Amino acid sequence: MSTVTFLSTVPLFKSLSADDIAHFSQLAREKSYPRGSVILFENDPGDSLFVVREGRVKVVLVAEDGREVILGILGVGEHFGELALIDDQPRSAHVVAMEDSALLVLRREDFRRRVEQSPAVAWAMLIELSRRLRRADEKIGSLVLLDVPGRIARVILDAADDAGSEEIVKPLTHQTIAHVIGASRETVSRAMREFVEAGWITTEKRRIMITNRPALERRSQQRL
Amino acid sequence: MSTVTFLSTVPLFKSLSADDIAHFSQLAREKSYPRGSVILFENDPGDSLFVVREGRVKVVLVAEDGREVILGILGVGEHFGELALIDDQPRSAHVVAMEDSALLVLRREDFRRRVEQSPAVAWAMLIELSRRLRRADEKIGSLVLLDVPGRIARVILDAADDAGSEEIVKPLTHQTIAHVIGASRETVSRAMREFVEAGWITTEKRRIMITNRPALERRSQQRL
DNA sequence: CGTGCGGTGTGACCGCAGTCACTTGGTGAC
DNA sequence: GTCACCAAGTGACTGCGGTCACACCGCACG
Repeated sequence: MSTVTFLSTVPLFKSLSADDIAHFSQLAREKSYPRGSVILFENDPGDSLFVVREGRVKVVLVAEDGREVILGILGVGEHFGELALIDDQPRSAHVVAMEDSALLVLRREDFRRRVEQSPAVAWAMLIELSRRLRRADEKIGSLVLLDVPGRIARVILDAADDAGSEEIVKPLTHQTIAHVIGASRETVSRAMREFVEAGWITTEKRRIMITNRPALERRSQQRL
Repeated sequence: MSTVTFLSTVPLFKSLSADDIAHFSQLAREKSYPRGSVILFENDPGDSLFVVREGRVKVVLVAEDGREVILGILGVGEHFGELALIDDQPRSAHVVAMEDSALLVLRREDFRRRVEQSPAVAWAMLIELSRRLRRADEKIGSLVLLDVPGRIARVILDAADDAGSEEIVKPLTHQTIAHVIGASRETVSRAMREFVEAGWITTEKRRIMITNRPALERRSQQRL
């Protein structure tokens, strides 16, 4: 798969003209990162945008004592690192490869020029940032308004929506879910057992399948 | 103060040309809202952007049982409601007037046309959304990584940065702070007494003054 | 084929912060 | 003045969920 046909499947770029996409792909360089490696550090000055071509990465905040929060998990076709290009501020979080990953790298000036010259690119970017902002606000809401089982229900539903089916293909460990919702691994473990016992989901090998979506939806909307 | 000179002091518009600003001010209509009134409802379809000309508004999520989270408090010169204009999704939260307020209203099509025609406007918008996204992510981090006193310390420091001094002019009730950080009023009350007793802040009439910034900063970075 | 290691299941304990129930204090309306 | 009303202070009780400490299991790898 060449860079240009790959890019045309990426949401940010999908709506753009063949011309726009060709421009980007000329400027992109590919780099690979082994599982566990840090792609970028919080507070570093940033000067590039990344598109995930293969693998999965997590965006994380880490406290002094080592506890971490996962702000997002990005799969193939998703991108990160735009913020620093837009507002010239340092990177707001670490990004770590969850699997061996290959990323396309675009440098600041190339990206900027493109955004300034093409309203379609700027507009696509605005839409993408809006989507993230909505998600972030939703997450704040669920951290404050829902208990742990409620947050888990919501994560499962979100993941299913992403996947576009009732089955979540990408493996999620309890530890990862715990970091996403701000809870401990043990609590996630216990809560998910309850879901399984209640017949709301089934799990095998880290793959979750939803068997009672309405129940999960109810659970993700109220604190009991 | 005419609309055009007002707009030129608004961050979103500040960096724009006199021409751009004049265009916007022609399109804006002013509306006023009494304290407590709901300016827009979550899930409504949205077709306008608002700029606060006078007063203060809060952006809130509300649970079925009435508990609420404040996602943001916007004062004079700040704006809200752009998301729905950009991505055509319904409004993501309620917005309520905290004081009697006057707002400038811009309609979707006018705003869109302007963004599409002027790269400078689009760029200003991108910078603004980036700023919000960083704030939202920070907030997620503090909800998960900090205890209640830590979150309060952070809110106080943020408010002081906003005000540009060690004194926070805008009155903040304990209840409001509680909604911002996702805690109960009582807990906020107790924690703030501790801060006062420790000599980190002083308060009079809902106005907070920082007397020991380093201590607050330390407290806002680790969970004890 | 053992040996590690990453992921998971479970019990015991305990502490932060939520809830409930009052009291007290300031302020604006009449 | 005094009556509301909203904000704030405080004690008592409770519970969700974090932490610690293990046991268990499957799988990759030498």
